[in-house]
Amino acid sequence: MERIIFHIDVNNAFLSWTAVEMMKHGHKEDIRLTDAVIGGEAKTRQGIVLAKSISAKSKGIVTGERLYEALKKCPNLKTYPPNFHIYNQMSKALFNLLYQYTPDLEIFSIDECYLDYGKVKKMYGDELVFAHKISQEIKDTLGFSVNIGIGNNKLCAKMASDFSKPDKIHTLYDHQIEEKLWPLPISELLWIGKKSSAKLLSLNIKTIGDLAKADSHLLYPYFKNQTLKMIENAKGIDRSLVVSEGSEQKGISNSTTSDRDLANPKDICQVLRCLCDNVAISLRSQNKYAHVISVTLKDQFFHSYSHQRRIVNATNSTLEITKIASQLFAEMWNEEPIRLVGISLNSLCSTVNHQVSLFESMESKDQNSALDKTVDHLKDKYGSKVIKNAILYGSNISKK
DNA sequence: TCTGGGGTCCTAGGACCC
DNA sequence: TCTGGGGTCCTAGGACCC
Repeated sequence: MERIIFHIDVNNAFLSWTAVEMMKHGHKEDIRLTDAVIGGEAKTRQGIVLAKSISAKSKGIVTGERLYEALKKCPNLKTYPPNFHIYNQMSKALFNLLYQYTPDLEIFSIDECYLDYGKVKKMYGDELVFAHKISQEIKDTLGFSVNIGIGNNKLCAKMASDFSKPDKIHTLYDHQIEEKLWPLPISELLWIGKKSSAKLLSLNIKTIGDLAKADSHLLYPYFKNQTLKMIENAKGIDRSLVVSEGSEQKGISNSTTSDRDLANPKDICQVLRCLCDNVAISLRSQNKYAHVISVTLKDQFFHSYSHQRRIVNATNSTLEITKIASQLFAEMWNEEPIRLVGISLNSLCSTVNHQVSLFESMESKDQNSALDKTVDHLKDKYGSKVIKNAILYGSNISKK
């Protein structure tokens, strides 16, 4: 069977979705057609650009840049805050539409997926015809446009969907790699970021074609075990499969950047507790337990450092996670002001084999677990504001 | 002027075991 | 007296993606 993979990517996802939602509620103007970005707070000029309209892009505004910089480039720029609740709904609607045609869908992120067309080609016919059909259907029923890339593997499909935007369908079949892929600058290749492209440029490798033809022995000292994979990617080779079962999540994290320096340990611990509460709820909602708990801080210069601890008995208890996180924080914090606090849970598992230690009582563990369940249930039913840890009472730090 | 948030994977170095 | 070699696990940090 011929391998034909689609990569489907929503154009300016956050901006398009916000536009669709606004117009659904009677807003006359389509913000996709104006100078607009999603991100931050317009009033305080804080935050960064998460998504931009095409017209904003043409004025030099890039994703990730600070809002005040974007406003300097384009004083009339309109900014809208993100709404992840809406984005999740739009995302689900898109994937459900695609699931009607095939279960062989790999969800890559909130606005992207791979589709294994080879498996259903007999049923639906020529892939280009089909791509145009679903692209139109998405536009008609959901109100936003997508780019579709078609290739003989996932890498080529993804590279193709990026060729030109918006609302385009591109192919990058194996026989088109030399012509369409190789002339592109090296930084455009998937998995080649800032650091790697700088290294490659210093080795006089400027295009993807240069990398495809490079000597692996020459590159090995710089890229170690990544070398062969990198060169294969440049040749358009990718053997990875479309994984349709929602593959198991490896970790859960929650972090927050404050708009000012935090130096008071009470403030920081308050944030930490809130983050622990969030990740623990998310962990329990997936019926998982975590073996590793880690805390990340960023100082006022945005330098980050972290501390982690592996525990013998995996846990999903808010109290225990909070206790360990607080210990980690106390161990690592040098009393310098910080700007970001983050917590992540890793080494997840679905069952626990609890070994009772000499110093803990099983009874108090059961009580905690019952408390967590009650809190989860109430928050689920009435929203997250209904119950707060007593420590958080009266604070506005709660994020979710 | 003031910097997002959620992920995955890899590497280096240290501790420890046989 | 003089310093192995392999393996595993853990921690910290970094690169990359969206």
